[in-house]
Amino acid sequence: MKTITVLLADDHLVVRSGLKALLGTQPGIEVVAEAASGEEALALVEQHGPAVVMMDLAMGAGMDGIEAIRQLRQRNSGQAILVFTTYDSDADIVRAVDAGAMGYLLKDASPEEIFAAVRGAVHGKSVMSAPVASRLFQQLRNPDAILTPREAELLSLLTEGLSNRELGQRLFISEATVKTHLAHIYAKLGVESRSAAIATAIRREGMR
Amino acid sequence: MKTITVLLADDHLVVRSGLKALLGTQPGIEVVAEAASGEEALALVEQHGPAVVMMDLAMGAGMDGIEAIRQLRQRNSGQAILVFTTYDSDADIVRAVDAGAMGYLLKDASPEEIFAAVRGAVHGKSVMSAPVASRLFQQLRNPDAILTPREAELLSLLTEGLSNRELGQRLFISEATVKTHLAHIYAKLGVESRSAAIATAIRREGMR
DNA sequence: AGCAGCATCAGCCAAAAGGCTGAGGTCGGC
DNA sequence: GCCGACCTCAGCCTTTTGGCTGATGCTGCT
Repeated sequence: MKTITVLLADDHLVVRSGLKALLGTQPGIEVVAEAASGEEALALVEQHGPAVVMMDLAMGAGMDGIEAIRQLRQRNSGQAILVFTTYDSDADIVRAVDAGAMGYLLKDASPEEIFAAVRGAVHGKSVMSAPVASRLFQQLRNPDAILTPREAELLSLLTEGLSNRELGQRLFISEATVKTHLAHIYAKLGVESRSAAIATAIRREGMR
Repeated sequence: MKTITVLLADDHLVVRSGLKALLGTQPGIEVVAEAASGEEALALVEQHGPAVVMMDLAMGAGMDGIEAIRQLRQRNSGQAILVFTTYDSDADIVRAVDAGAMGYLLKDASPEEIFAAVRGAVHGKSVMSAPVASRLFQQLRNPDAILTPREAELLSLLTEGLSNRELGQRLFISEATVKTHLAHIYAKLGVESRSAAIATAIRREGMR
């Protein structure tokens, strides 16, 4: 069996260190590089061409994990990308899968889950933590409430306290379009105001 | 020099694993136990009597880190307690120090910071990450930014997504008064909109 | 008594947000 | 080729928020 090469991307040193220690106990899996930011991850993937990339979504300043995933996919160099993050936000899950993630693990996953995910990923199998899977399942049952990728992106920025104008500038769309998306988001979340949307997004979606 | 015994309390396996790997490289420091919850931490401290406890604040269900720190202090078995967490929430810092924490490290701290904190802790030195220290400093310099009880109450309700009218009804005051309080809150938080206030309240003050 | 901080309210105006209708463009599936 | 989902935008109107100024009453401290 060929050794599976892995690249870790996480801004927390302890997390990289822990993941490396865990994966190091497994024969057939080898961590070949570590990145502390999205930019670094892109560069190191280029350099090492790992089979699997484990990526955090929130990585301090600069490029976030979603964007890094998207860019990796565009270059199409064949890595399987696993999201490895703390929160199981609906919106993040949608966006990550949309961007091209193969799996979605939470940081409190057991070693077995992690190993299985890495091994599965190289064979094209997508693995996700139980809470993540149950969220997706929940969503499939009432499809009307599923946010589109764009809406999820907006909601995510919304929880940072941006105004419509700022949202538009950030996403390169007009304020009118922002308002349209917001109206859809409110309807799907079952709220009638921006504030309530932020509140439920954070509580129900685990965003922050 | 005596070996420093350390107990790790964090609900994320990768974090414990990473911390253990990092500390393991240091002569004179030994991780003697790991706990995944506050309750477990209390039991294991009893059993192992470590010199230093490194404690996460958010530990899933059950007892949180603050409460665990408080109980450890009450038993007064002489451990130095270091907080090791992801967020530098003002409220958390104050509460942790109040509960009896010796230091406050963020998870993106460098290995050197971590080692120094552990070594310093046993000698009664309190070490905190730079962002944490600067936050405390900020607060001390700027007492004007402390919310009054009424303002804090409003802010708390604000994070539930209520409108001005609803806030007024809930607190039995007029909408005009609500607006006055909000204006003061915005000024103190350094924001210009309700959304941004909610966002910073949740992120910075740890409300949810 | 006087003063400072807090909580309460009013009125006025400008800016932002929200509700509504309609509409053009792309893309993938049937 | 048609249809549906999605993303994009415009205009119009109402409601909500926010900025400002000023005012009253209470309380605790000096």
